[in-house]
Parts: sequence; C-alpha cells; structure tokens
Amino acid sequence: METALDDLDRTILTALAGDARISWKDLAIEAGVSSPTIRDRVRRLQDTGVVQGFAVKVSPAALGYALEAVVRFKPLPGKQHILEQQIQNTDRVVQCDKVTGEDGFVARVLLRDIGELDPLLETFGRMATTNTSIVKSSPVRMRPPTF
Amino acid sequence: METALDDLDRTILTALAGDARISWKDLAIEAGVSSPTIRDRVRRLQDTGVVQGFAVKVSPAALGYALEAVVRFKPLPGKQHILEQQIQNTDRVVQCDKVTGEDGFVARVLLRDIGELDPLLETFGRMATTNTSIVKSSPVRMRPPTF
DNA sequence: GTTGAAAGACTTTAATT
DNA sequence: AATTAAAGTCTTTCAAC
Repeated sequence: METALDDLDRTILTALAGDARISWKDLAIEAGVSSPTIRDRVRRLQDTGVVQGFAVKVSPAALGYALEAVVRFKPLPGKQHILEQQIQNTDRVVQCDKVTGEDGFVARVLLRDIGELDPLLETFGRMATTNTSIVKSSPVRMRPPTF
Repeated sequence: METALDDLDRTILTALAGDARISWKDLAIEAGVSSPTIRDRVRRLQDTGVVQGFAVKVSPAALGYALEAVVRFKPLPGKQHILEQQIQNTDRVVQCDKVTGEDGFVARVLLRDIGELDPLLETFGRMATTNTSIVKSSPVRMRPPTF
C-alpha cells in the first residue's frame, strides 16, 4: 500500500494542499511541465490511493459553532459497540478514533455554546464515562504529512 | 462571525464536501441554477469565511505511515511555550489542540512503524510528560459539520 | 440576485518523440 | 513518460430582468 513519489508528485501534492481547485494549466506552469502530464500524474496519484479526494474546508465558527471540545469516552462493560454507533450517529462529532488504552474513543465535537455540552454528554450516559477538554486554540490545524 | 445559509448554500456545500473539484457547471445542474449563480455563491461563502479553501485528501498509509497515534502532552513547569513550538516544528504532528485540563495539548501523530514512537516522544522529554494511545480505527474520519 | 449568450480560457484527446 | 496541437468543454463577463 506504499507508493514512491518523485519530485513532480511532491510539487503537485504541495500545490494541491495549498489550493485543491488550482487549474491543471496553472499547476503545469508552476511545475514546469505540460497540463496533460499534470492530469496523468494526478490520476495516477488517485489510482494508487495517495490522493483520496478533494474536500472543502468549512469554518465551524462561521456556522455558529463557537466551541470545540475533545471528548474521551471509556465504554461501560459490554457497551463498546453501541457506544461506537451512537458516536457515529451524533452529528456534532466531526472526528473520532478508537484507540488503545483506558479511553476507548477520542472524539472532536462542535458546540454552539457551553450549554450544549452537558445535554450532549448525557446522551452517552448509559454507555460510557467521559472526560472532556475544551479547545482553547489549535497550534497545528490539520496539515498533511510531509511528502 | 456567524452566517445564515439558505438551501442553495447548503446544496453547494454538500456537493463540495463530496468533491471539491466538481465543475461549476455540473454543480449548477445538480442545484438547478445557472453556473454564474454557483460562482457568485461560492465566492460569497468564501468572502464570509464559511468556505476557507479547498484541500487535497492524502492517505497517510499510502505514503508509508502505517500507524497513527493520539498523544496527550502535559507541559513541565515553565515549558508550555517551548513545548508548543516544538510540537509545531515536528512534522509528524499533523493536528494539535491546546486544551483545558491536566493535559495541555492533544496531538495526532503519524509513524512509519512502532519503532519511531519512542524516539519521537524523547524529543519532548525535557518539556512534557506524555500519554500515548495508538489509533486502532477511525469510526468518524473527519467530516464537516452539518450545514 | 439570477439568467442567457458570447468571448475567452481551460481540459482532453491523440498523434508523436 | 512527456509533449504539441486541435477539438471539445467549461468559465467568465455583461447586458437584461
């Protein structure tokens, strides 16, 4: 599942990380090759699974989600599966990993205000104990791996 | 900083969340309006900060990062600032939040193999105690908020 | 705020190296 | 694998509603 990248691939990925809607033509000029070459390379990166797609970056704050929190869930005995489903069905959860150790799941949740926290946590009351940390800032705001 | 969205905005955001490189023409057909209208709406969503940009989704696994881990950092006395800088300068850290509570920072790190974990954590030895959980799966793999 | 139409720009194909 | 050139398609502009 691993792929070797050359300099052109890295140039392409770096440009797409900055602006995923850049035209193949502009990317071709930036990389010093022709647009069909860019087109082929991007398709190959998609075919090999390096590029999984292109996403819009939406600001939670601009949509009224004033707070973000990191919630760790420790499943109650026998409740791990239903907990996982409940997490997936909670649309305020925008990211969640199942991890090793005491806490079974680590999730990122969006809140309109602090008053929304307790009701949200209570929906998990029968399945897990929780540990919540409010996000004060994000020193590293979701960046790609180094190519 | 909050913005009201209408149905057309929501249709546009949903389409762009699925494929951020869709052409304005195809999006126009999907939404049942003209391409100039789509163009104007997207520009407005960018101007109001709802759309912050467009990013390529890269697979860490395809680049050889076989493991992901969630690392919580508790800064040693007086070391919070230098810790934050060190985290930002560590390119294996692809996401990090500064949070309330015992653990000052929660980070997501990429590893080529488990042997990379200890050396990485040791670079933080003078600044923080750490708590590491290996990601076993990702029940919610980074989704946008509901529009 | 939206539309249709035209001009301009970009993308894709296919022949070639 | 990469390039050029031409055909095809999309984007942008703008006058009109």
